[in-house]
Amino acid sequence: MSNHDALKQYDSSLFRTPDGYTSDIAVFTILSSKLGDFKPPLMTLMVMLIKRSKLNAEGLPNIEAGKWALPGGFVQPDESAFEAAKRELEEETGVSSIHIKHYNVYDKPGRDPRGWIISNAHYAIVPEHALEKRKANDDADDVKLFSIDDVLTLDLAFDHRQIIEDAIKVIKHDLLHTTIAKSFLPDQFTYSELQAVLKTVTNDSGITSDQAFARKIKSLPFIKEVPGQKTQRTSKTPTQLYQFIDDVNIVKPIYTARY
Amino acid sequence: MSNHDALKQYDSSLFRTPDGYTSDIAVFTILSSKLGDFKPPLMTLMVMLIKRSKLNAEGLPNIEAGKWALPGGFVQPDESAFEAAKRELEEETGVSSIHIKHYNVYDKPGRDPRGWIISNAHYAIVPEHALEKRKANDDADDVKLFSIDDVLTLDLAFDHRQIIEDAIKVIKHDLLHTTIAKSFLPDQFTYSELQAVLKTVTNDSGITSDQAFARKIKSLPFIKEVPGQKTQRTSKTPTQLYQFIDDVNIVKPIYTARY
DNA sequence: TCAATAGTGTCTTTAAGACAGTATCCG
DNA sequence: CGGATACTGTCTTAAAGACACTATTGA
Repeated sequence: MSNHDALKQYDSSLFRTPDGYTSDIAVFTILSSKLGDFKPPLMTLMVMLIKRSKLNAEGLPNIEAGKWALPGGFVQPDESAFEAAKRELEEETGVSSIHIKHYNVYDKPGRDPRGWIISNAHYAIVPEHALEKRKANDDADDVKLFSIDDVLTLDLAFDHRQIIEDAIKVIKHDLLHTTIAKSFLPDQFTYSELQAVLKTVTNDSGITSDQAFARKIKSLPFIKEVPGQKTQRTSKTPTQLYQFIDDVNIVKPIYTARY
Repeated sequence: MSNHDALKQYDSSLFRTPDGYTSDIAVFTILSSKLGDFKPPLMTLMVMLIKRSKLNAEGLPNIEAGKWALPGGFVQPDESAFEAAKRELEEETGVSSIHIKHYNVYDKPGRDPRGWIISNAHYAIVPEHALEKRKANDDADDVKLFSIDDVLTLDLAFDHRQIIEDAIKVIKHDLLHTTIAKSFLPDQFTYSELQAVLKTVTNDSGITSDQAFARKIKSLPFIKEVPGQKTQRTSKTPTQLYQFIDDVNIVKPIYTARY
């Protein structure tokens, strides 16, 4: 019997099927408080949430109205959750080609009072300026940035507290163990700008010590000096600019690392 | 308007919903070819696949019949995909309390000819002896172990080639960057046994060199010597046994590691 | 000249890497 | 006592960590 015949026999009504498949996105940005001319920035890692509106797009009462939640929405049958995340983020911020990554799935029975709804969770990194145009839409009364400390004190919709906690854990890890820090920085950056990004998630003395980090950055295999390029945006002293090298991402096995 | 009223208004038929939600599991084990008494083992990393049967449990023609596929099945509405993976693995192998981890979701439109079916993929590690009792069931004609090299030469069902490739990439990474190697080993093990596990996925000289690795294991913060415990199962010389220390899992940031 | 940022000089300590050598035991 | 596995001794080299010091510039 052919595959085609088998297909004709298949009847999905034999199974109970999910009531929905959503793509949620934890959108991270770093707010860079300019402390003045010739100063390195003070950086704070922020996550963007929406406030769910009283009525939905159809004018019907909305579920979990008034609570803060991750942006996201139902995945369409002709797209993947990743594509849905990309689409929604572009609608929201106007930015495409940014870092988006799946990090977990949330499917615990009862997690959504509307039924059996599976959430595919992503995190995204967008530059600060892209969020200036952020806007409330049909589903949201408000859109706001919260620091990763403040966000967990809010009244959050569904199981979004768990989803956000996990996102924060993942981005903290990825910032220190991959080169995604580059998504928060201009193409060319000073050692103190990279350091400011990393200091949003770590107190490691090898990173927080200026001398140590200024030395270390020269020997990192995935970062190179841009010869002759200097800037004065962080200090009066003209300062060397660096760049991430693409496709170099060495992580030492824990069995050969130094401790 | 209350949350309860909002819920009454909600009608999931407004959306097209998925036709199914499955949990698939890449089951890994290490075949340990005993080369003889007083020898360290030769280890090979294997993945378990099933051969899809001609007819399904209801006696109807099965989809993708005759092809090799990952074990798995439809998630029930009262369980999470992780629980489904656990349940199916216990049905199949009789083993509970083993390492299972979600690593990706597969939801590309058209990936399953039966409709819009979302696969939540996990990998699992089971000890070799647990797979002795492996058996074909209603859905499977055969169950077999393949080396991670051989497996990609097979005719695989659905998009399982991609899912298996990803699983192999993830387990290779996790073996070197987390302490999951412990799932392949007895509680107490010699340096050469741990080395044999790691050699299934790396050629790093710090791991393949006997002297280097025998020295290094003493200074790893997540492994401790078991004082006075020796074995002769790998050599005539009584050999020191080691243990993983729980809850120690240091990974150095790439910005402070040595290169 | 001061204050602030960006470095460099240099010493100590630690560990990686290479290579040779020793230890233990069974058959 | 031969062969195989499990180590240890020792030298060289590289880099981390700490601390003091210099360099550059605008106000």
